[in-house]
This record gives sequence, structure tokens and C-alpha cells, in this order.
Amino acid sequence: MYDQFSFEDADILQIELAKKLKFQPINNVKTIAGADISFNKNSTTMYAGIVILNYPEMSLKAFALETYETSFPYKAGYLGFKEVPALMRVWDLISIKPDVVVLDGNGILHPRRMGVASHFGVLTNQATIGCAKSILYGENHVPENSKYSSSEINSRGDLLGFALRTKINCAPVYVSAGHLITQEQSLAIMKKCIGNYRIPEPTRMAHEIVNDFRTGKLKAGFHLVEQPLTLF
DNA sequence: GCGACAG
DNA sequence: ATCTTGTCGC
Repeated sequence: MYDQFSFEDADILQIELAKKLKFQPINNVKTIAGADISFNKNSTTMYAGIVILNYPEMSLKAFALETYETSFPYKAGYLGFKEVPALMRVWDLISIKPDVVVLDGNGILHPRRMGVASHFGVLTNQATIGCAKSILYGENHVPENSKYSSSEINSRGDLLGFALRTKINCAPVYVSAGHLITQEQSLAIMKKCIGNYRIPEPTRMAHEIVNDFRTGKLKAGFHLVEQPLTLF
């Protein structure tokens, strides 16, 4: 889909897509999804997956898996061009869409306000939240060392996201609104998605199934979980 | 110019 | 992201 794009083309598209961003609170959140990608080193085959959890119980409700071929390289600031096409393929397998989707990467906490979560949100017209494991952009402030504590991340006076401590003595994760949600609600929702691990449940579980998919333990397609099991 | 740089 | 053993700390 973006294989013929140069980084210059990508810059222009990100700026155009950013003009479509909209930030508004979501009313009733009953389901939340987590999306992630996995792949073998030196391979163009991507294993994409999306899990759907009941909110705020965090019990697994369903998940979808699909592969996708890409030649777009990874480069900081352009993750969306590599991952969004694959995730959209998986998204098509889901008939009943979740209320909000959490992506493994940033939302507007990005130099052009178009991280992978915002990119996916605009293209699918869905509410999204970005939750990255390391900082990409913005003035980084370290939150205090206690679970649920957070600190703002600003740039030129604009609030772009938050550093959130999900576990004591562990590096924080970086939360930012993707699309069709507010910064504060993004932070509030992510706090309720924290289990006993550093990575919040949506993204953590997505990472889990996507790896099982890559190693052959799970197969492509939509899978409904009959007995939603709460892991904590 | 130099260093940083999501997954 | 993926590869990959031991090791430090709660």
C-alpha cells in the first residue's frame, strides 16, 4: 500500500492526515482492543493481530489474525507506514468493532502528530490510543516511582501525551490520544487497563497472540473466545 | 553540524 | 521488532 512511498511522500501524507484528527470524549466504553505486529528477522512477512477485551474487566472476548507482505522499512517517525496496512487487513476480519483500539506506538506524541495510532484511527475512522514502550518525541518528564503516577509530555507548550508508571521499579509507558478521544480520557482508560505487568493488557495480549501466530500455535482468521477468562 | 530516534 | 544466558531485585 505504501511500498512506493519515499519518506518525503510520507511526510506530506502525515501532515495531510493530521488535519483530519478529531479529539472528543467517548461515551460508553464496553470493549477495548489491542493491536500489534510480529515478524521474523529479515523477512517481509508481518504477522498482525488484534485482540478484543471486555472493559474494564480485561477478559479476552475475541481476536483476529492475518499476515501481510510489506517492503516498507522501519524508521522512527514513520511506523504507521509499515504497520497500518497490515493492521487494516486484520481489522476487516472483525465484524463488531470495539469502542476503542490501543496501538503499540504513539498517537499524537509525534513530530507531525501522526504516530501509528493516529494514522490507524484516521484511516479506519475509529477511536484510538497510542501506548509506546519508549519515548520518541517531546519533553520527557519522569513520573514518580509508584503505580498509576503520570507526568505530562509537552512540546512547544502543547500537551502531547503522558509518561505513565504501570509498575513500580519499571520504566514508564508513553500514552497519547490517537484519534476520536481526548488526552485525559486516553490516560484514564489506560490506567484501568493496567494488570500485573508493565505493558497494559490490550497491547500485552495482542503481542502474545501475534507471537503465537508467527510461531504457528495460532492460525489466521477471526476467533471468538467462548469462555472469557479474566487473568487478574 | 551533532545527537536522538515508536516498532 | 527479533536473537538470546545469565543475572539482579522485589
